[in-house]
Amino acid sequence: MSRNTKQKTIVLEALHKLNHPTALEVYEYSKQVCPQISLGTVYRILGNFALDEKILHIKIANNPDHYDYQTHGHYHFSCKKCLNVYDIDIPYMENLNKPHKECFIEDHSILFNGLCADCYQKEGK
Amino acid sequence: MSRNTKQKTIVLEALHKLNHPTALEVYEYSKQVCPQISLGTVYRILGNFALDEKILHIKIANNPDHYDYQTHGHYHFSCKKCLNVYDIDIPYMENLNKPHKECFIEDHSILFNGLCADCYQKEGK
DNA sequence: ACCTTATTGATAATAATTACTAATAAGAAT
DNA sequence: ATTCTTATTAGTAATTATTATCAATAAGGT
Repeated sequence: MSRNTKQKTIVLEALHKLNHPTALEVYEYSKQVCPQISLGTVYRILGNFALDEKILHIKIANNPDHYDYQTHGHYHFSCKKCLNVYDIDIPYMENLNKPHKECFIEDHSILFNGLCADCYQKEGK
Repeated sequence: MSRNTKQKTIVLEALHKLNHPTALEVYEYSKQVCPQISLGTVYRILGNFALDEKILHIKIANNPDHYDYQTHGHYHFSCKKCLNVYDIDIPYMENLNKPHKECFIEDHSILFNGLCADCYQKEGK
């Protein structure tokens, strides 16, 4: 059976404290509390949590993978400048998951692209 | 100015002949016509075409990047078993791109997940 | 045919992630 | 509490996907 370790606890804490962090960001955060933690451990824990659907694994073009402690249906926005990921509050469209032609749809994800407010401002324009 | 090469031609042909291929699939196809072509060349050509928005670069979780010669707004389905990518004919929702709170949305992509008909059948259930 | 330089092939380098393995430590059994 | 079993970890090596480097090649204008 699964065991509770301080590594798992701190990784979960990182996901709550940070905003859709990457594995590396989780690692940096975790090291502050648990200096001996290794990046491989972070990847393994994140991978297992995602398998168990305890967390969400977000994959984005030109951006390392991000993770989210929120697993319920919601969509994301990714800033093409700073590469941060944010929740976007557009209601989940359950109806999009209805069976479709040849495909047996189980789920869908929507990723919005553009500039976040900060980067838009810095961009000058 | 840009030059026409047989490598560019064959890569574009691969995109039309194959169904949302990966860079490696484009490479395998291209080698049959142009045996000396290198994988780096394929990546470079695909990358440049994508930059020029001549083709679409599709990134999917647990799946190498795929490419599409169709660039107009449409959505994709990815089979979690065979990892193939298909167009899905749900109309593009232009209205989702309207400005949203703090984010300056330029575009969005929807990726549907599930099993394709073939894999669903093989799965037995 | 010549010249300029965009493009290529080959290879090395990098980034992100996964696999391996001996050592460690949860937590159940004694 | 101590022992025992084995899930988990740290550290490292390996792998996968992709990008960068650079001398050699070849478009295509002159």
